[in-house]
Amino acid sequence: MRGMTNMKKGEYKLIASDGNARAGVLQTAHGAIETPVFMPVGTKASVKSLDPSVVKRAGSQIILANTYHLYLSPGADLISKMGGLHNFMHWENPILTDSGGFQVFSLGAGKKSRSSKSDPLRQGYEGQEIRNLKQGVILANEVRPESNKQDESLKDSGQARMTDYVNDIIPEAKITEEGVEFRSHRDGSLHTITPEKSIEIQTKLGADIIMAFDECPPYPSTREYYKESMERTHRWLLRCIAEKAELEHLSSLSDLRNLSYSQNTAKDQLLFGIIQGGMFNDLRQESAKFIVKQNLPGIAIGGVANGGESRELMMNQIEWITPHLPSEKPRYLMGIGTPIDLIEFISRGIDMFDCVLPTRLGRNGAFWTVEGAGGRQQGAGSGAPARQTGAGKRIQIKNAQFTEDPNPLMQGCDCSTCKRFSRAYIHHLFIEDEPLGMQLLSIHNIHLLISITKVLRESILNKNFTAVSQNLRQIWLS
RNA sequence: GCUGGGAUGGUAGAGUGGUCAAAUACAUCAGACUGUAAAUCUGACGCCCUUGCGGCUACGUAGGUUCAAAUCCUACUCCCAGCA
Repeated sequence: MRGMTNMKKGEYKLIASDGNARAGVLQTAHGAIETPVFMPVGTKASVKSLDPSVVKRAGSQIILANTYHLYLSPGADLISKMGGLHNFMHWENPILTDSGGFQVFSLGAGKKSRSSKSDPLRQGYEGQEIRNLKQGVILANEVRPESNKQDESLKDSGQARMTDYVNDIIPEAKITEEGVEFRSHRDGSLHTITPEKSIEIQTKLGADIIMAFDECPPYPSTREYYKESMERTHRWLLRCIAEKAELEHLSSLSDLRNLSYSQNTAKDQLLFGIIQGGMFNDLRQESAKFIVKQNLPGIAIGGVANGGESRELMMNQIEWITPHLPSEKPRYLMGIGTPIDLIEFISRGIDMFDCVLPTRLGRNGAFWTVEGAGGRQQGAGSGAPARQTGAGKRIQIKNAQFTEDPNPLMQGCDCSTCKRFSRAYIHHLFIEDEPLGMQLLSIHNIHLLISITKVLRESILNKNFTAVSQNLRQIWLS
């Protein structure tokens, strides 16, 4: 891969397209990526439960890691000292780091669905006041154990309820123009991440693709909030770009470090901007135009699946945006998806995807397959509706119906799990909490998404994308 | 054989007169999960009924006391510990 020397780093080559679907190659410091591509998520420098070599064998060309988590632990300096992320985790292929912007949402503002008008986010935000209140409550709780002999009843009364209440409404993160102030989910310590800081951390981590620091508003939010947030994200992007230029300049000045071959410096990294704008057409278009104007090596679309969005809404958002995107830049839809998502969005011109689902579902006992839940014994149990549609679906391997199912997870799948193990065996592993079960399902799920991208890529090259994608769509649309 | 302790829902184990169909955990059966605070979370879990401050059957067995018993009394069965 590294051999594609005819391409410059950061160059994206659109090789073929069929309808809106595109097949291309993106050159990074650690080799080329063939798109469309699915990128497994390895937040803390590990695709959970999987040895990198296994991730590679499942077909992964590139994986993700997260700035926020690695900044908190073990720290960007340490990873840099260890030779950068690639060396640290022994993944010699491309890596993309997310900026930590999403955590503002997932750990803070978007923690609860925000529908009530007591939502601080929607009303100008009195975060500090609430935080003080919260600290007071926490303090009270901490003191209690020593003196709890005297009044047990206190626990069930007002105080506990107050804690719940405050936990419920307080955003853990406070967003300002400067950046985001938040509490570590690990130890509660206070931190601030700014666009500059995010880029600095990502440079130390040394991924091949780094992401702009953005804000990802919860869904649904008001138009006003989406707009405000989007505009702030745009301003943050300019600061990210400036910071990156600064770091590139610095790194080119200093030959001080004897960087190992695979350790990236600032100028090796490709910065992607992120389109926001939420569920509003005009905002999405406005954001798209703004991001495109920055002429970055790649364009990402964020905030598409933050809550209960219907697939239709997600598709709408993409359709609003893509007409504004240049064909010569890779397009990355952040946080998506499922098999049907990949099919639909590749059809709509997306090149890159990442999603925690294949690994999270895998760890939690679910897998994707094109087969009905059939097995041998149909509907053995009580009412098992046996919702068989023939279409692809997500299935729980722990379900009793798989106890004696000798079949692979998915007939004809050539992942290392399906080639060797039965549903009955994996069912057993899950029932007995054997970690191998999580690994086997994660491998299958990752492999499945990747193989969908490969099949579609192939069909784009062969100009029969419509037929192939339509076929897949029928299989996976449930 | 004697003495003492004990028998509770699939399992372990709370509960010692009413608010107990019975805490809790595990097991079981399902569901959820989309830029990972997730090997997590949620629900069901005696039987019946769509529901419910619903009906029925339940705390070793059989009787009894009481308005009311898993909880008190009697006998029996079995288990455990110590002593013979």
